Amino acid sequence: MPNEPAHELRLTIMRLARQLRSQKAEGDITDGQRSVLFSLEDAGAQSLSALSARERVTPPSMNRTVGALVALGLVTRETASDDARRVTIGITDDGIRFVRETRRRRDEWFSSRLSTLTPEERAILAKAAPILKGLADK
Amino acid sequence: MPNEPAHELRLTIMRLARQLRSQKAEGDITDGQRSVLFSLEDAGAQSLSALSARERVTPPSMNRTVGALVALGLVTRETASDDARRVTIGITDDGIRFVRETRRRRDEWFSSRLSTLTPEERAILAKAAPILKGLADK
DNA sequence: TATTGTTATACTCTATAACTATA
DNA sequence: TATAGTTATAGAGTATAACAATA
Repeated sequence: MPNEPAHELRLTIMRLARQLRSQKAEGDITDGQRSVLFSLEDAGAQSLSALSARERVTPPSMNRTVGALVALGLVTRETASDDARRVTIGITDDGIRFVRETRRRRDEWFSSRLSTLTPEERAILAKAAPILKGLADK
Repeated sequence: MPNEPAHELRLTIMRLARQLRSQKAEGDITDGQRSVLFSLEDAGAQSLSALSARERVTPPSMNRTVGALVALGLVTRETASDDARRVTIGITDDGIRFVRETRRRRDEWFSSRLSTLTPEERAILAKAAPILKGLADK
């Protein structure tokens, strides 16, 4: 692939992602809060320090984010059973519902766009998808 | 395209975009500052209010962002010749260099990833690119 | 009197430093 | 003495409200 198409494809990817990101979830939480919630739903309960490392944020900052999510009832904060210094952050049923609803909305929006394509175009995207995934995994 | 692949493709796009965004430019300015700079390079000099509307930010906020860019020598702020209330924000030569360097780095990073693909895979992406662009333009 | 930009002030998010409790 | 988390405090960035200058 020559360089100019690479440039176009890159811009297109950034633009599509921007549009997808702007499809807000209902409860309107911040980006950081949403990221933590997705992380917890995806990787399970974690200690505060593990979570802050994963999200590349300092522990005090993560503490605040977690506090906000606890206040919203989307996350739990409990002292670990084996080490009383440690705290385990988990996602609540409401949190899980929130994550799934957000995913559903984003998928729905994207699917509705895809549905405007011709079968041939969709077939090309179906072939391109795993290649793009490979790029992201590198 | 069935629904599951749509989900995968969406995630892949968001992930690639995140990786592209994290390819920092040199001078390390904020996201908002970079966005304004790209906008000025792209659409030319603009008034403060036009710029704040375009970036969906309030005038006071844009004023602060512009002030920071002026201090960095990347942008100019001058009173308009026809209306003394108005201010025209323009990009400097250094600003243009900054934008182009950032673009160059991002393209380079993305191209280097593409270069790991087989010619067949690149051909598929070349066909997929305009389709994705069409989706983003909708 | 309406419009353009700026200043004053407050709120949110994140960071570093200091502190508490536990190991 | 080291570690996990929290609290205190400060620095960006953005917002609304009030203000100044110009049309």
